[in-house]
Amino acid sequence: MSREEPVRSGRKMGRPRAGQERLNRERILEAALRIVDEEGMEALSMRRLGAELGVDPMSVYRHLPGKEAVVSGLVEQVFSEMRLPPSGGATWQERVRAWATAYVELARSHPNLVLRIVSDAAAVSDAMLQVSEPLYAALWDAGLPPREAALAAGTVVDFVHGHALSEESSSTPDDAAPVEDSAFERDMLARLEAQPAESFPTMLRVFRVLAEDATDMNRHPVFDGSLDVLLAGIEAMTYDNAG
Amino acid sequence: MSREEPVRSGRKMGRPRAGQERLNRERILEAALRIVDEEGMEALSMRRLGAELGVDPMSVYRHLPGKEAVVSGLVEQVFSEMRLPPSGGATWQERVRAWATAYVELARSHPNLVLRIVSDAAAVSDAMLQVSEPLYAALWDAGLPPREAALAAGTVVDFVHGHALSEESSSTPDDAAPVEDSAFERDMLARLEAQPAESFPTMLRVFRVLAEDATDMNRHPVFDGSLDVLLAGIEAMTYDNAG
DNA sequence: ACCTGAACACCGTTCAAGT
DNA sequence: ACCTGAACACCGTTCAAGT
Repeated sequence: MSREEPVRSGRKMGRPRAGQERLNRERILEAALRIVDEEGMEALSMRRLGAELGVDPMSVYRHLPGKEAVVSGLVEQVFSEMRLPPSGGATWQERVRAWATAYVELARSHPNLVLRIVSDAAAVSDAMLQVSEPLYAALWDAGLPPREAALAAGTVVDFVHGHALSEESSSTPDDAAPVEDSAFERDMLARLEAQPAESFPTMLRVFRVLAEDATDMNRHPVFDGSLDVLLAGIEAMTYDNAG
Repeated sequence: MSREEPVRSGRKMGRPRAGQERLNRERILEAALRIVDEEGMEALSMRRLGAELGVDPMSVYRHLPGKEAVVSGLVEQVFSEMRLPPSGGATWQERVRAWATAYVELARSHPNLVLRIVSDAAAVSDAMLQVSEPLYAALWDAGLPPREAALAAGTVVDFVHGHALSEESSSTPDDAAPVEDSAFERDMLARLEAQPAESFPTMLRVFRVLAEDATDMNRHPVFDGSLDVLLAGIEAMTYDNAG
């Protein structure tokens, strides 16, 4: 986390003045992330941030030019947390899957930041670029030429963004009992049945089955299932290219 | 647009009091959408909205309970604009493609609202539900069983959301000359070359080729290309199911 | 030179006071 | 009964005034 800052435990290099550490970018982002993770994006204000740090709200401007910079810094920091498992001996499919999974889990671990993560990443932030190489490498090793590799990578990234968004906005706000199996499906069915009869015949058919079927389909398997679809589609591209 | 309201031109049923139409939900949302489309989400405030309508800001609360309701109303209204081409005689693939295209174009026509569209839709707004039946119908006709149809639909929706987001945040803010071909690719290349040498060997290889290649690859074809990937993946599911 | 905090120009929303 | 607008409790940020 810290690089060459005074270490909290070791307190060498003179005791921190007035009994508390000096303000710096890292400490600010740490406090901001704590606020956002625990209380949500709308709780983050420069004034609240100052209070959290025990300093004048304006002091933050010494280290970051404004609120927007604080939030971008947060996104950047969260991206730097993304860790891929070692890819030794894995197939390109396994590597694409591992990448997408690591990315969606990064989003899951900061649900209140998801909206900003997917927006900033879509604007091709440097943070996103830092993290993308293993995805491109896997697709390259699949034998895809440059244009197809970029297309496949974009497809995977777009899907993960959309999926992270859908998980976030359908998640229980951290209180309440863990969501039951097929709660989503039963909610959809209820909504559908509240509509004028037979406006949505297919969806009704689909969700009637899914709401009954109480297999342990929580939301992770649907992410994996979608990745199956994407990987099959990408595989089809490799045949096109070989044949 | 209006259903049984006093028509602006015909001015039957008594002239509007004080020379202007009475306030209603529809007129409020109309004004709000104008503000958002022309000046962006951050320009929308209850006070600004009141000014746009020539009424006291508080009058809006008579018709909508708060700002959040105004924005949801906006999303709802935009969804109701989605129009699919008639699907007569089309294959299921063509119908899925037509659905995804109509959806992304809806997002394109309100770029400043995209973030809210994809968030609200991900929360399964009623508006989204209204619009989804043709997608499910196409996938059902592809021969997919309920679970697979729902999975495929979710994959398509998540991808479209992510893609709409990526188009929005990389779009020119409406001023400036139309973006040149491969501007994105050349921007990526510049970013990559600014990084420490060979940190990103694969991306460098990929974007060196794409930045050179000045074919007319604007951004629409990449959406179509991604849909090819998705459709190929979904097709693979139908074989699994048949075989 | 550095930092602070008062002040500015906004917010969304409540609610008492007016008609 | 209906509507208004003053007021409340916030914002992000500027900048003059202090040390």
